[in-house]
Amino acid sequence: MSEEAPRRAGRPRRAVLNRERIASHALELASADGYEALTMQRLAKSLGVAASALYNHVSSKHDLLQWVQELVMTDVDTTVFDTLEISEALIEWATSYRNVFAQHIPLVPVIAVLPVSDSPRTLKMYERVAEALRDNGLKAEAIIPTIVALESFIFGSAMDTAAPHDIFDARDHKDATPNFTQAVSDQRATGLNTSDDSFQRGLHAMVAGLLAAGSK
Amino acid sequence: MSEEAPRRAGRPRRAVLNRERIASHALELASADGYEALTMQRLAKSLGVAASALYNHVSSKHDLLQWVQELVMTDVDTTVFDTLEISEALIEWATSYRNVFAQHIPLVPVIAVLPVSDSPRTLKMYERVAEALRDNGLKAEAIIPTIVALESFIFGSAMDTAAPHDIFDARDHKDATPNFTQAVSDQRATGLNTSDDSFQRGLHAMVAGLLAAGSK
DNA sequence: AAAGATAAATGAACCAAATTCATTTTATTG
DNA sequence: CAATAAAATGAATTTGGTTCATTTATCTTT
Repeated sequence: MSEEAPRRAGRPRRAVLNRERIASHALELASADGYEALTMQRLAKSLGVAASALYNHVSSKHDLLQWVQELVMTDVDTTVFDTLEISEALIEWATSYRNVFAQHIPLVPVIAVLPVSDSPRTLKMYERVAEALRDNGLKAEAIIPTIVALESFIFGSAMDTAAPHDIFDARDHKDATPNFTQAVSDQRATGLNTSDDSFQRGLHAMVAGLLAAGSK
Repeated sequence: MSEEAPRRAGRPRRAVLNRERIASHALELASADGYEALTMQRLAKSLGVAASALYNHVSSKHDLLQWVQELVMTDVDTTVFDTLEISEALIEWATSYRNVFAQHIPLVPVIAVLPVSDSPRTLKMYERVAEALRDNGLKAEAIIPTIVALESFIFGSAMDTAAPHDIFDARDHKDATPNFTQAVSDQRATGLNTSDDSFQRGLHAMVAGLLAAGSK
């Protein structure tokens, strides 16, 4: 309804852009139309502004993606550490974390190398997990490696959800790969989604092992 | 030394390009100068050809990256399954796999969703791992999820090696994150590289747990 | 209260990189 | 031998991120 009175050049009376608005529009765009739709042009259009205006607020697209990841991170459930026993809590937290970023795969390479100081919410999450691990008797030096190992698995598993369902179809090569082919067929027979099945098996294994190995 | 007699337009007497040459030059370029240097232009130049000529052989850059990943995959050591006991073999294989792709991080998102039928060598590797797992009494339906879970961890861990060393420096936020800050300091004190430490802890935990859970 | 600095827009360019297209020459095939 | 396909060139296209000169408004300073 509201017509976009085509703004003329020059600073407007009231600022059109700010970090919150840019970040949330970016997230909305990516969520609705996918990350390939998240271009500076389209984002600018959705904000009713020229693309160059964005650069008064964000220094690069990579920076923008960091803002988006910060928003997305709020969807990860850390309340489980308040109520569940540690291994259950880790499993629920990790599952939530993986499912959230399975919807935001292009952010994974961004987060994976993002300094925590650039992402207060991520930092807060780490603090909660570290606290829970410490409270449950994990050796001090085991806490960070435990978190990093779980996160690596989470990120890898999030990416795995993007694989096509028939990723394991060996086609012509079936003769040369009997064991593999049989294994694929046997997993199929369970009716479980391969990514989900793999994630849950790996997660339970890792959580149990990490807690056992890291305990005082 | 050899001067590039500037080729004139038209099909040359002897073909200049083929898959092998393109792929190996691409790998060489990426290995020597990094993946940001692997552009179609630079690759073409290194092959003594115009960029457009590449498209007579490869349909897209993404396809090219698949060729490169196929080459890189040969560096992953699967001979360990011939000599080592299964859990040791898995650990050595996974470590080799992770270390190889830590040098080729931009390939990780490519492989993670690549159908195995497009990558014979990857398929062959899977066959070897599947065989070893089967021979060691893993339940049929557990074989693929075991491989996928390990691979997800491997890919995530490979990406993690790209993180800056000070990724966990909380800076201003130290007050708000006492447990985390302490944990970072305690891990530092071990003198171990965080990525390596995390990978090895996670790997041992996961291998032990997956083998135990999947055994008949 | 005017001047100068800073902030926040526009629109036109710039740049890099992938990709396509018309054209040329040579090889292969019926 | 003619027709078709293959393999090059070089110019052009496209897409996206980013920069720059300019304009207008606000904020700070004297």
